[in-house]
Amino acid sequence: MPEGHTLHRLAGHLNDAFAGRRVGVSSPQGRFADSAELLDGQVLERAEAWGKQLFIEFPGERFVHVHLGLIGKFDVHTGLDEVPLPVGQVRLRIATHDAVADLRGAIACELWTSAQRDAVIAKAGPDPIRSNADPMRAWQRIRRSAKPIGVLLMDQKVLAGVGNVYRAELLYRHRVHPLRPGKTLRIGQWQSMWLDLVELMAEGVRTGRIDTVLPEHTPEAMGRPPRRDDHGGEVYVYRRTGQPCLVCERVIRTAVLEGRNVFWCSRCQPAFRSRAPG
DNA sequence: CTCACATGTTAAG
DNA sequence: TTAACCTGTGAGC
Repeated sequence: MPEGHTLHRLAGHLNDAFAGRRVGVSSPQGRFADSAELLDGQVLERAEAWGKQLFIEFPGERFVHVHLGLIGKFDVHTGLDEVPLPVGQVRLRIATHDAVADLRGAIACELWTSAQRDAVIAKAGPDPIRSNADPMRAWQRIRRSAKPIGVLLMDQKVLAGVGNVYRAELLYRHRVHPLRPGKTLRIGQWQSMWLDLVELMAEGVRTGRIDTVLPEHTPEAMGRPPRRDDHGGEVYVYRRTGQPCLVCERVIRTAVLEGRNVFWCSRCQPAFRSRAPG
């Protein structure tokens, strides 16, 4: 589930359910028990996402830092007649009389000070979902780097919140090969990629899915059966290895880049060349 | 049933 | 560069 849009959406759900309210905090599974005890019965001030990091603020500048990792889930339920008993390994539970949020499988769930939070935010790149984000901070790193743009886009110090799906889809939409060195990009190209990311990720927050396919390229428009990925959205290349490109019919390719699968169309994204985004 | 794999990150070798 | 971690799902036997 978790690229940046998921975390921002989650922060919104947590705020709707709990912001400004006194909450019960517990750790049925036990790994967060000591911290939960300190927070139990306090007012949850607000939740905020920064890239893939989630912070839940409590009085006294204390922050629950959550990172979902690859498989974490944070399920929020509101409008309940009764709060159900926890099911499975619930690391953190936040609850009122009519709402509950259960955290499972996260890679991180810790009680942090504001200094710890600030330090992580200071190290992070600009987050396309945050209104004051500065794309030139990312550009300063991209323009100097010999690393592939496909690696740079996933580096949270370059950009905060972009994951494997947005990476693959953004590169496709801008006809950029994932192995192309960052320093070979032009600034105008980066600016249009950033604007696109801002729109795509904002839509992801609204809908809870990653949709990147233009209306004229949907399988329906192309006379193919609709096909959705696991995340529930319509995509050009992510996890479409061996299937035809929605635009040019060439088979989608895949490779492992720094331990992560990357996907591209070798006709639409020719190696080390690029054209203006379509 | 077992196994591989996943929208991620960190630590060990 | 590889393994480990946390959990769920889907493919294959």
